[in-house]
Amino acid sequence: MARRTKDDAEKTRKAIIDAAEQVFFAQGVSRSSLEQVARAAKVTRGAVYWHFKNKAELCDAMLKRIFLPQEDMLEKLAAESESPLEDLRSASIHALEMIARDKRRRRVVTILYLRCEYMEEMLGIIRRRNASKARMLSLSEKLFARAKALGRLSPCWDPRRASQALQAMMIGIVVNGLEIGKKSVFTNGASCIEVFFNSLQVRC
Amino acid sequence: MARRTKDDAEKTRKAIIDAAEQVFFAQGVSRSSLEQVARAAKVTRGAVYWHFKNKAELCDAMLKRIFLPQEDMLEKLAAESESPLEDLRSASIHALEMIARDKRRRRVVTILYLRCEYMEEMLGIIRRRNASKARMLSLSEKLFARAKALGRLSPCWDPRRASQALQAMMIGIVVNGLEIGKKSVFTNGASCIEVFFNSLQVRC
DNA sequence: ACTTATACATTCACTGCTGTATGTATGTAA
DNA sequence: TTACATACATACAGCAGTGAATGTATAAGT
Repeated sequence: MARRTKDDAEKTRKAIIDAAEQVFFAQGVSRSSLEQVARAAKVTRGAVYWHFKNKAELCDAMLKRIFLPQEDMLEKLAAESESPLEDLRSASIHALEMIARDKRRRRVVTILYLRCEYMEEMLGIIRRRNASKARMLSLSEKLFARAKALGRLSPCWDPRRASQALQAMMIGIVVNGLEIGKKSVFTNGASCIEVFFNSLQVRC
Repeated sequence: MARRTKDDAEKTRKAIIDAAEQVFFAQGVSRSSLEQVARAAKVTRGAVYWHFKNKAELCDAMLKRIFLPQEDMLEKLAAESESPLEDLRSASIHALEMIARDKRRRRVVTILYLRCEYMEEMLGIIRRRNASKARMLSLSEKLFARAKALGRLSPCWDPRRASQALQAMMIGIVVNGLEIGKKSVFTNGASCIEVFFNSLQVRC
């Protein structure tokens, strides 16, 4: 075959990334060769190297297609909410539902967490993750502080601890869900988050 | 050099595993060659292949030397406790302290979580992790049920949700701490666990 | 209609790593 | 003291994977 239209090229690019998702998920990133990815995408390594400089760049492209859980939450949240706890709760639940529902997202985040080794090549992704984690942490702290000001937060919890606890629970639910590999873990996790937020609202 | 005494051989073996920890941590497992490990241990690949069949077996040996966080907790817990919440709390805190304190454990668990790709070769380790996670989950559920029976558990929480929430928080704290790479995250996490257990004790 | 850039496929040279085979000096048991 | 096993070091073969170079057919621009 030879040159295709721009649309075709874009389809090829997509096919390569799709194939990379499958192969990386099945075998791990470093154990997968670009030859395997190419075969899965029904092209040759030539096409892969045309679209991507190397495996790291392909990885990058794959990760850029999805939202990380924290980014999901940030999308849904505004700092000046009038119902901060409710907003945080629904954003958390929503983020879990997103992963539970979207197979691609689950695959890619699984690759990110369990099927690749974070090294310098992955620096961009690490930064992105850390940045969204940090932003989410400070935003949720603000929202918990607002809840406290509104008298809605149990005196047990100060905003900082609450935001850290929420982040830990979310990360734990996601990682655990990916390790177990069953959607039910996310559902259970969502219930935990519900109860957690209930317990945040009452005095102790 | 030539043959050493058994003690010397054991020291060599230790040195190789120590070196593997350093190299794997610094570069990731699959990017590290056994040549690099050997150099770091000041031996040749010959020695490495004498003591270990291949990289996977070396990895296995490295992981067998440490306790996983869940195993730490299981060590400290008995199902027939008279103060189940207090026991769970202190076991959780203890597990976090163990990782915060022990550099080796932190390194190895970091390798396990962030510097290696779980594939078939790692099946033994995966099984071990899943087993201890499952045992820990069911044990903590029993303990929460006991707390409930003793009237110590807030009506917000049922034993199952509480045990899932605790497990999620613990995993999240550990993973987050390893990702951030600062001991303070574990300390903060311990505070979160404290507050979490406080909030478990009161009615809502 | 002609040219040029594009979107690949094919080929090749090079490298790094693995696993194994072989060498060797020493501990140890008889 | 011999004889063998042990604990390595050294040497070698082979492959798998990368990246670049080259080939090529077609789309797009003029």
